[in-house]
Amino acid sequence: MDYTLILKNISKHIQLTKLEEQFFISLLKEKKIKRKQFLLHENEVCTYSTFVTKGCLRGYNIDQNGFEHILQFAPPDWWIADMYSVITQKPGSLNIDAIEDSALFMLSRADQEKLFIEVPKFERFFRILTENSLVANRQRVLDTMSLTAIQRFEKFCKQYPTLIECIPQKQIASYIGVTPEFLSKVKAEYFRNL
Amino acid sequence: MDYTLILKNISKHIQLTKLEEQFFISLLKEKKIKRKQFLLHENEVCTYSTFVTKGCLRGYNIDQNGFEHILQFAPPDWWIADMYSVITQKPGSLNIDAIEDSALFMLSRADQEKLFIEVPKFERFFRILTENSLVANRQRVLDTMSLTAIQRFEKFCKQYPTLIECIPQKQIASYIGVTPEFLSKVKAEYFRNL
DNA sequence: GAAATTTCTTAATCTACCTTATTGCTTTCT
DNA sequence: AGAAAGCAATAAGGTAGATTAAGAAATTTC
Repeated sequence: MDYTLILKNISKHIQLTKLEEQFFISLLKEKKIKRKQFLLHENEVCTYSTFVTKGCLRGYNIDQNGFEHILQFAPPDWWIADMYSVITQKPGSLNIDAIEDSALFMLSRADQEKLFIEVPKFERFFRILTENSLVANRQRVLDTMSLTAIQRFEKFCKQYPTLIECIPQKQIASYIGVTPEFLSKVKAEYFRNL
Repeated sequence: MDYTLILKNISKHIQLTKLEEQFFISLLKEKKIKRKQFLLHENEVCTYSTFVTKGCLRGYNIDQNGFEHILQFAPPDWWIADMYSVITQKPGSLNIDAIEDSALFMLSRADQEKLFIEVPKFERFFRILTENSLVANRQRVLDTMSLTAIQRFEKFCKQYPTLIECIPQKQIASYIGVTPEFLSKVKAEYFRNL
């Protein structure tokens, strides 16, 4: 098992002793899932925080008209969970599935609480992770209010250059909040005017 | 000075000893500001987290066309800050001003770090605060993607019944992401069809 | 308490984006 | 390899919401 990526991810914000590393690793469950397989269905309670080491996941909601809205992509080195459900331990509305065959580490809520008690530094780690996530989400709220579809598309391409190569364009459309038809149209206009 | 509200706010998530309470209180700076006064201008570094005890603040961005987009209202019992700027200690783009004459407690980033070291429980407190804020923000992203203007308006009224009485309708429009003219129109249609 | 400013409403015109449908292309399944 | 499914592009017609403008109501200011 290769723990280098996840340990590097953690060392971005806190420094662990060898012993603490060992303890942390002992709490992780490894999992591999195939493309299109689900990690979490809506109406389930989300009991795990998941770290991606290979492949790519997506988290999305389905609205009352049956349309998907992607809230998050999780390529390698990213964490994903239904935060609402994790916090409240109530059934959530997020679906998480795999865009590609993926390799994951999973940390249960119970083990995470254990971790907070044994190694309080992790309290800090997840606080910082959540803060960064909040900042990104606020910016996304702002972008949907102040940018046009094509501007959001450009921004997405700059922000996630590795993603545009592995995910279908209709899912980018779903993330930036437009129909695939419209994205295709404005993209064509955009490149015509270059 | 009345610390009951802020102490009650904190006791929602962590339990403090009398001594810890005293230490926390010693770090707070009290501030009163008048309606329309600014607490933070864009391009400034935000060095304080602010807790509102009276009145109401608002946090908003101004886009390239000069339009305001309100990201957050902060009535009594709420915290507000430019999280991006606080984390990075770089100039942010958020403006914070007072909708009404307001009373505040301010906690500097430096004192907050001190607090984390002296009373690690606060690490947990602010993690939980940030988690809740993240959940709310994700829901907002989803709402702007899947609900119509009138549905977002209805939801806002249900969610913040105390706010609708003290803030002008055009600011609600700015928060839910439509022009005041359009909100006025759909509201009229809505009540006509009841 | 009158003047000035801000806010709300209504209405006409305009546009960004949606819906539905068709076609060709690529990927996946058996 | 062939069938089936998924994906991208294009186009015509439709709708939610923006823009502009102007008058009425409410609030603030002096």
